[in-house]
Amino acid sequence: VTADTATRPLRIGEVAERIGTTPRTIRYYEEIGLLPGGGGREKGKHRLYTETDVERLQQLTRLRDLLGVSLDELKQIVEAQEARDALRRQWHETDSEAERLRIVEEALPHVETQLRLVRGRLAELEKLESELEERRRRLLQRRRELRD
Amino acid sequence: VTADTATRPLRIGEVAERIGTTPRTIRYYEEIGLLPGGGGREKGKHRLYTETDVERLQQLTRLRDLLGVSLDELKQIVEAQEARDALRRQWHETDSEAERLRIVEEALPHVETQLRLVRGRLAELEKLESELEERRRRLLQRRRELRD
DNA sequence: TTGCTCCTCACGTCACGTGAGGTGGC
DNA sequence: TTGCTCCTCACGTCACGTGAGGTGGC
Repeated sequence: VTADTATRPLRIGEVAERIGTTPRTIRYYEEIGLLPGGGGREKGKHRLYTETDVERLQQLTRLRDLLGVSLDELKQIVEAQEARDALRRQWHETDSEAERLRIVEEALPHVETQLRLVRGRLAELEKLESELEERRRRLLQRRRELRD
Repeated sequence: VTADTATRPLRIGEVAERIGTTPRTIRYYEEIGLLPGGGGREKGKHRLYTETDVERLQQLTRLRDLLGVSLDELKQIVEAQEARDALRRQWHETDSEAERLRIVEEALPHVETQLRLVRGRLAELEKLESELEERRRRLLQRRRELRD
């Protein structure tokens, strides 16, 4: 029982604007199979999206931008994510604690891989930022010296 | 009096490997005018690079990767950088304090623009990272609950 | 009914990758 | 002299951008 059934379906332009992309990009992702797309859509008719669709696409574009992965890699990440979701469902369906531990341990590597990617990027950024800070600090110092 | 005259000139493959790129990329940057390139090189002969060349190219590729700018924007950044270098030289050549203050104030906006770009990226990354941390925290929490 | 947004081709573009065929320097 | 790296075209590729010409729904 999500809010999707209650909210108005969105058109591709609205979706694109909300997540900061273009209709062409969304169509392209559908083209290469990154988005499910034309489930029960007649050819030539408008694509319609739910709030859940928007959130999922939002996640995709953020990963693409922040990690700089290719759409092929992104597809693999999506598949890993779906694998984790499947594990989560399994977790809820079992009562065995041994089984649950196995499931959690199977899910952890996926998360850790993502974390490793992000941390690498962050470290590079912090290095650059500190260098720029140093430059600014020196400039402000010079400015102060001029005032005296 | 840099170390360049003392060190052995590098070939394009060595340069590419050291900064983690490819010869093709370096040639392409020369092609579009991002790198000076064929100063006094005869057509068909090998390109040669100094340590200073390597450092400058390193800075370019880092900016490209970390800020995700286009090569056209990168060219503009390079030009801004060169403008700042010129201002620095002017700063050293004058004795007037008023003049020096003007020069410093002219240089600051360039630095601040670069900082703004970097900060934006950093904020996005931190948001993503905290979300991933939260996910990991929840998984570890679950694991602890299983142990009890 | 009028506009606006959507649709499907299909070619263009940016930043290189990838051979093809040939030459340079330790 | 033998290899390895380099050279210059020149076409290929990835992730879309950009019209062209036409249709859908408030």
